[in-house]
Amino acid sequence: MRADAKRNYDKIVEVAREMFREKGYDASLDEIAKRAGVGPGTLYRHFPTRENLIDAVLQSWVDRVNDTADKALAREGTDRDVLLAWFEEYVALISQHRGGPAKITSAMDDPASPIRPKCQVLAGANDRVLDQLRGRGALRPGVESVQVCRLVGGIATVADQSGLEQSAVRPLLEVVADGLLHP
Amino acid sequence: MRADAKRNYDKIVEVAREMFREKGYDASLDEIAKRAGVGPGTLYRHFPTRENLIDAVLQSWVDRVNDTADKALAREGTDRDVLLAWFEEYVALISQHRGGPAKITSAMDDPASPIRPKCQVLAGANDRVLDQLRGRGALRPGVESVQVCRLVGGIATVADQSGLEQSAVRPLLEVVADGLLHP
DNA sequence: ACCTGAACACCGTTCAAGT
DNA sequence: ACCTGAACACCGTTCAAGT
Repeated sequence: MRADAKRNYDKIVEVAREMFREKGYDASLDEIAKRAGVGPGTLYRHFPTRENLIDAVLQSWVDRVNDTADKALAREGTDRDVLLAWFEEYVALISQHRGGPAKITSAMDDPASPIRPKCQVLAGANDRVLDQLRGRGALRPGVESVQVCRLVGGIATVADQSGLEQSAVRPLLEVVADGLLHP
Repeated sequence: MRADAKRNYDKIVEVAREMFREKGYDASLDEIAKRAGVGPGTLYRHFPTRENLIDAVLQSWVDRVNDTADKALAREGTDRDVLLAWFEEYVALISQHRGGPAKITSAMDDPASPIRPKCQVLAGANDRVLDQLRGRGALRPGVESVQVCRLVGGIATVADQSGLEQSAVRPLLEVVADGLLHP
């Protein structure tokens, strides 16, 4: 990659990260190009779709996902506490930007989505946490990891779109946790 | 209302219902006006926002909501069966059009949404079903109706956005039901 | 090889001109 | 009183012309 191309690429990603934080994942690509000081054509060759740009912005995110799961695996407490703490972190991870919960949750199932590999990292992290609980006999039989991603992702999506406080999200996560753990 | 105004109004609603069925709730308003044979200005005076148009399309929907709840209240079976059957009908009611689950679920909490009154009818219907189960001592303490709307609405939203089959939705509803019913 | 920016198609919205 | 349709602002996307 030529030096000026790399400079443009990096600047676009930097500006996109800011804009997504301010306006959510549906921020105007035109304005991102403008603020990055490049023509719209430059943005489009580097990132043919919006999802390609999101993918670049999520570069360091996968590390944070794995770190968070590691901490969850080392946590002390009842099975319910461990599961709920992980759920809250799961919600936080995908709710970083407005529109994130919906985008990330639906990309998990979409083979055509450029961000799917990164979403699968989150699904894998969720898998590891559930497996530990399964090993302790804490989970009901038949609980699949992908279902948990959809349940918690659904709650995060509603919270995101309704602007719910974290205190309103917690009881929803508790219902799901109680439905997953052995009675 | 003048005769030609009423004729235009009705035609727009009729075409909108078709378009929403085909393309979902984010169908082009421009094309709706075009197919209805009116200028864009005419559509905008009758329906200043997209939600006003959706509200008109949902006119007969509230009756169907109440009928569905009545049937759920009269159903035989275990508490779990009754609750799950209602959940499946709840999902079907809000998933009629693409984008419906997200729109209806978030409008419940939004005092500024024109469709809020109609969404409240659904919330009220859900209330009645839950109250019956509460009367039988089936529900855990502290379960609020609005939380159930958010949980089931969240599942429907994910299913809508990921194009999930009904057979993939069922186990998610079961987790929520198990989390709500007495262990 | 890469960038620019004009040009295009589409969308929602407004409003002056008509009947 | 109501309708029309041109006009505008904004968006994503393409591509011929430049360096």
